Amino acid sequence: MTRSPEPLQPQPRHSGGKTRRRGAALETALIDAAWDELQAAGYASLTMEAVAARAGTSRAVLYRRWRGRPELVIAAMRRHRPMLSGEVPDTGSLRGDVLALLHQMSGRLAETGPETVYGLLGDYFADAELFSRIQDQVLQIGTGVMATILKRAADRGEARHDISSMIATLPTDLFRHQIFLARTPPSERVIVEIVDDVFLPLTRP
Amino acid sequence: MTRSPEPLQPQPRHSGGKTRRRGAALETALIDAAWDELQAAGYASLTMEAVAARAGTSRAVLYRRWRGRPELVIAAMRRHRPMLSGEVPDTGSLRGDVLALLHQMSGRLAETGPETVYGLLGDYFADAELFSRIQDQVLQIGTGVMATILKRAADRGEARHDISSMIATLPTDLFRHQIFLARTPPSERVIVEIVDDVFLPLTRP
DNA sequence: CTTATTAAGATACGACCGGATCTTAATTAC
DNA sequence: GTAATTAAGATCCGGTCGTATCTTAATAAG
Repeated sequence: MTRSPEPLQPQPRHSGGKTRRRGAALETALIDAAWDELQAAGYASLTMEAVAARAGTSRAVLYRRWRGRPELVIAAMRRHRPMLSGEVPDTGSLRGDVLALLHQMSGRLAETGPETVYGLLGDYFADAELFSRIQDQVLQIGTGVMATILKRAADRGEARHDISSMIATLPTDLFRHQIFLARTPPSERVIVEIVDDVFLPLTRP
Repeated sequence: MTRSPEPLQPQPRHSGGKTRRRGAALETALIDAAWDELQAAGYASLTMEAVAARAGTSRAVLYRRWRGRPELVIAAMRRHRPMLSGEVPDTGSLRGDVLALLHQMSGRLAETGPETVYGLLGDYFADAELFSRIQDQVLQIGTGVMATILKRAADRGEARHDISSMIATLPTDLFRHQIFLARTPPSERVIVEIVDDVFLPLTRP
């Protein structure tokens, strides 16, 4: 006891007096704190400091697990949102499938909260290292699903078989571009226009 | 002299001993310092502190003129780059014009330096207020030029007259989307693909 | 059970932010 | 020329960042 002669130490911040959480229990608490802080403050105002305080610990503990705010928030979102992405629309028509896909993306954005999405985008653009680590993930979002949809459409005779990947990803790319540039999900009118006036004419046999 | 009993005051940072720059002269010095710092450190490492130090003044002087880093850097770029945007390509064919336009954009990006562009993008995404202040500017980049190009093409009989604005901005939008997502200017192959496989088929009479 | 290892949590560091205050040059008004 | 106004530049503030260090619980190893 060379450092603290004061009898009243500065109140250990975590609830249980002198318990010290570890491993999964601690990690869950941290992620929950991040999630709560995200709801309470929003992405822009979310600080590592605030999350640590909410979890009753210090920043160092956060930095031992995540590189920074964006990774922490993404971890929180992964935990608190099932991320039910898997479902490929199958409405029976190419037009219906693509529209459904875009609506799906629209819903996803709305759920996540645009403010969080743009905040994350900001952090990702600012850091090349960070960006490259999710580049593939985001870039491929359209590809797989559209391949399936187009395959089925081609088998039904609705589309050619030799659709280039650029055309295949047109709907999702244009959708994303709208989000980037307008900072708001595309309106229903724009979605329909993407599909009817741009995409479908380029895919017909 | 109640505050500094030390005889050696901390070396007034601006060169001329006790001259105090003002107005345009000062502003030029600040902008030059920002530009130099941008070249020396790059956007990501450019701090207001460093620019102020380089200009031999303090941050407060910078904040009196610009809201923050992005506006300061943009001011520096405006000063040090003629921004010769005006020229609308006129090659005699729709295909040539659009290709020229995309190459122009490609060159612009290269000149500015991708690192700076992505850094700016990061700051803009992070701040809704900031974003909305340049939204129109960036959003409209394609529109005007493409309108002119398409008008001429339609008069030559190369394109329909009733091209929707979404199709009109397809090339620039897809180009931008590539930049956003790949964090690198589109290859020549991609540019040609945008024009030949996507844009031109949608514009023919 | 005792000892060694791990890592939680506290604390301190230097950097930068954005703003505020204060003194004092530089400028303008009279 | 003198006085009033403006704003440059220095300094300080509280906040956050990311890192490093230290103590000491919690766990694992023997």
